Amino acid sequence: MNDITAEHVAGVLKALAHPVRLKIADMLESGEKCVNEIVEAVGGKQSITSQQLNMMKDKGVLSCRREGARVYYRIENPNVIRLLNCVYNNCQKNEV
Amino acid sequence: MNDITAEHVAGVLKALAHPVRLKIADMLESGEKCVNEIVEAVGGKQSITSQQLNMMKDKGVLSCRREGARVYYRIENPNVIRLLNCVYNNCQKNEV
DNA sequence: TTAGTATATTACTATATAGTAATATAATGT
DNA sequence: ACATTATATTACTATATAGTAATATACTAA
Repeated sequence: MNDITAEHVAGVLKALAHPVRLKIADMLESGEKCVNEIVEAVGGKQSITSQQLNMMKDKGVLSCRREGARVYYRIENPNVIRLLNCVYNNCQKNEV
Repeated sequence: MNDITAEHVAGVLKALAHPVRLKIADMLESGEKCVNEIVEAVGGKQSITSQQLNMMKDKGVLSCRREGARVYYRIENPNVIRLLNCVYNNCQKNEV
């Protein structure tokens, strides 16, 4: 694995390597959600969730669109969905 | 995804979410290697590599065995290999 | 037992990340 | 224009992680 790839992939994994961010990615797998829904679902504070969403967007994991007062986030990188599926298929018993 | 699972999976992803650790996991996919080989392959310093190996062992990603003067590390968690394969199959063009 | 090789640990500094609280911005409805 | 809801940003503190340099431990061979 070359350095560029390693840096890049590590960055993406890092964007998912946090319990709340993982939950965010998890819930967005079924489709886009607005910030408010995400905040409630992960049970965190609004500002923290907003920061984490922003971080995930920076890493290319998520993207968003505004619709009126609401901002909807979705998974931008389809490979993230594949990674998550891999997690689901193999890690349900805390095996990963 | 429940909290316990999220914490656990995030911990494992975190163990891989670093360029050098990712390279280590990558090279160990083909089988166990001794520390010296790993240090040379990743081109880092011995002490840093040792610390990273230890961290990955703590997270359950790697395990090791001593054979004489050498210590051989290997991937302990087979799901990590699946995750890496997922990365290979999908992220070769920096798409993840 | 001494020297050399292989690996681990420690103490330290620098940097990054997480979390908190407050405030700012954007849009909507009255 | 104003109040309300939705989201983002900022400044700050606390904690975690990365990296460095030095030293310690474990083993081997002479």
